[in-house]
Amino acid sequence: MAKRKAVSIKDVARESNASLTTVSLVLNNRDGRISRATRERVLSAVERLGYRPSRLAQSLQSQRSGFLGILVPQLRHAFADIYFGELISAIQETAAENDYKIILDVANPRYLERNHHLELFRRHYIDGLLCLGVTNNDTYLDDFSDDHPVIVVNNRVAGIDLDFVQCDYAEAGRIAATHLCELGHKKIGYIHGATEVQTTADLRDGFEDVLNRLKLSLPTSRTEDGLYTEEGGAAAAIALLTRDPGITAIFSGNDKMAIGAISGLKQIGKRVPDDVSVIGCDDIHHAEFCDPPLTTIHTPIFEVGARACKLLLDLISSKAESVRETQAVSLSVRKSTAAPRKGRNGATQ
Amino acid sequence: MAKRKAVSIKDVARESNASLTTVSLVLNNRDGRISRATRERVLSAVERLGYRPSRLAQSLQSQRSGFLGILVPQLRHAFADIYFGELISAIQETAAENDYKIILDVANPRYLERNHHLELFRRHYIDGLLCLGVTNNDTYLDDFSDDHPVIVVNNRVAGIDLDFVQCDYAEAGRIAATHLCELGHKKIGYIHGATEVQTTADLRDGFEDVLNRLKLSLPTSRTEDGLYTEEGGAAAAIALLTRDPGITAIFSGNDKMAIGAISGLKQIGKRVPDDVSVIGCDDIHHAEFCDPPLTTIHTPIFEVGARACKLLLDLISSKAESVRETQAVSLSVRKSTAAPRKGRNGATQ
DNA sequence: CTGAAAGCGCTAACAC
DNA sequence: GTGTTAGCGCTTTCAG
Repeated sequence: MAKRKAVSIKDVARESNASLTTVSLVLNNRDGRISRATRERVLSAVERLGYRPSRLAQSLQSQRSGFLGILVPQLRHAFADIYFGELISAIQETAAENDYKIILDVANPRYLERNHHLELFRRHYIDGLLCLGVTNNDTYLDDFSDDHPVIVVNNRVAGIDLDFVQCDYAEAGRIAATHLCELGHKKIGYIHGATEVQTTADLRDGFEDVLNRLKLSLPTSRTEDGLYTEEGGAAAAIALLTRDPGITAIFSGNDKMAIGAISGLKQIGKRVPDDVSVIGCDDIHHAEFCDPPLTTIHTPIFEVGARACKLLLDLISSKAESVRETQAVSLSVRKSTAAPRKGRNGATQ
Repeated sequence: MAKRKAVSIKDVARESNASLTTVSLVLNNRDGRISRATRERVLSAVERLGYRPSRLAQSLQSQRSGFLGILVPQLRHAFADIYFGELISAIQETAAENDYKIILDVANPRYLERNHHLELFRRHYIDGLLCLGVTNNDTYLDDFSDDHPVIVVNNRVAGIDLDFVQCDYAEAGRIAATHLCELGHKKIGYIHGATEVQTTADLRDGFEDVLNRLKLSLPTSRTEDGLYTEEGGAAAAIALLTRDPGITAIFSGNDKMAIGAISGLKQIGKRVPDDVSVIGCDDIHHAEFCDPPLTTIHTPIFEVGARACKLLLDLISSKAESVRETQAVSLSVRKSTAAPRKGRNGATQ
């Protein structure tokens, strides 16, 4: 670990018999006025010394850190989640293309209590922030008022005026309902995720909207919380069919719960889709590989992440003033949905 | 976006009628010599102004960035991977506990070509680096020679002398082989991941070791590359059983491929574990929820990540000189392995 | 065409 | 007890 002392711009200046200014000018291509000879001399010294300007000093000077923050909620191993992972990948990629780097923070209670989310800006850690997995309970978001570049990714927060980029979850709900209804299902169950998430509300609204229009209802007895997890989805599906064995289809608020639901249904001897159809939402990579492959609503998560990052950069460079975008979703039909079997109790409302 | 101007230590000094030094002293608790009254005055000014020291300036001064880097290889959406996600979660958590923040970088070809991995240190972005998903082809790691705090996480690199923390994959291979042999399997297939990964070699060595000792062999005809993906695992399993229908068990180098293998086996009409047993390696969260629940080798990934981060911090603060650790693994029996059915061709070598 | 000097916000010797 | 000053490494006026 024999850390050789870092070489600074001073060393380059000395080595090339030029002044600090000249070196800086050359390195920043502000060298319209620098003679070719001097330029060469400086560049060769830079090369020889392996000099690279300190980003710390540059940032102090420019008052821009060159970092973007990603704030995720505290979950079981926050980053071991495909949904967040996909968003983070998209954000990282977009940031890197624009010479920004990404900082990762987890908003646990202690973190928020100590106002670490505010320190992110106050202490000049970052130039902009992307908030993932936000819920309507996250009142701390209010602290970002309107004087910091912050974008809520794939969500909105009711009552807080923040920029966002999201998928059209109301439409996702409508598509799911339409698909199941067109197959002929009448008694449809619904497994939702955290109700304090705004897009969860959107999804349900869209879903119920179609059901209502077709004179089918969504009684609370056909509704269960799946906690956005596989375990939760399994438990919810079992609860649903235990309470109302006539249910022939289930719409799950995300794919994880849908996969759990399929597993739960199997446990109680129900076949998918023969006895019960299951449709998810998200279209995670794994959806294609479950048994049966999951019919789901494709949400362009990666694109949303990339777009959110791009727009945040625009916000930072004042190329944009305000950002509110909603991206289209689509149906991805696989094998977990089918028409209900005739003559079964499920076919009669 | 009416960004009110940032308040600096100068403002606090003015507001509290004290000097910069005094303010700094108070804030850093080096205030043994400061009078109680002054102290109060400073603190109240800090409070009133909402002052927080700039990390940029502090870092420039202290020559420590307070950041740790995580370098991951370029994969399809690098962070949408449970394995990396788990490591990153562990690292982030440990870093946060020690007042460090995490920077995320993806080592794509362009990145490496431009020596961005070296800039990480040269330009003072980070104080230490954790490399994930490393292979023996990653010669750029050599650039970190021995003058930077770098730890390879859950791997080693053949021929490059770098610190590492890893699971005992040789033992994992031995445990898997022993489990299958004890169940009575004779013809065992093996699906491996990228062979340029050192731990893959370890795993195979351990696996073959046991097989050889029991006078069972692992001919290349019973070996397939599963590319560390589900799709690859499915294809590999199908290839394996097509070539040698006598195979009654498969060991997969990771859970993802094992899950793919199960899906592939189903496609060709094989039941798991009735016709073919499948054992994975990793024990990812999802392993419990596939159908059938996956028997696998539990590797303490989270612990490895946390430990690697802790040791990196020790390296940085010179509390440690060199780091080489190997963590124990264990068998997690679920439902995807069973004794081979009697009288089947698989039972005779 | 080039360089001296100020300043970004902070810490720490060193006075007083 | 408290303040002055230099300096961390860089960019950028402003002179020359």
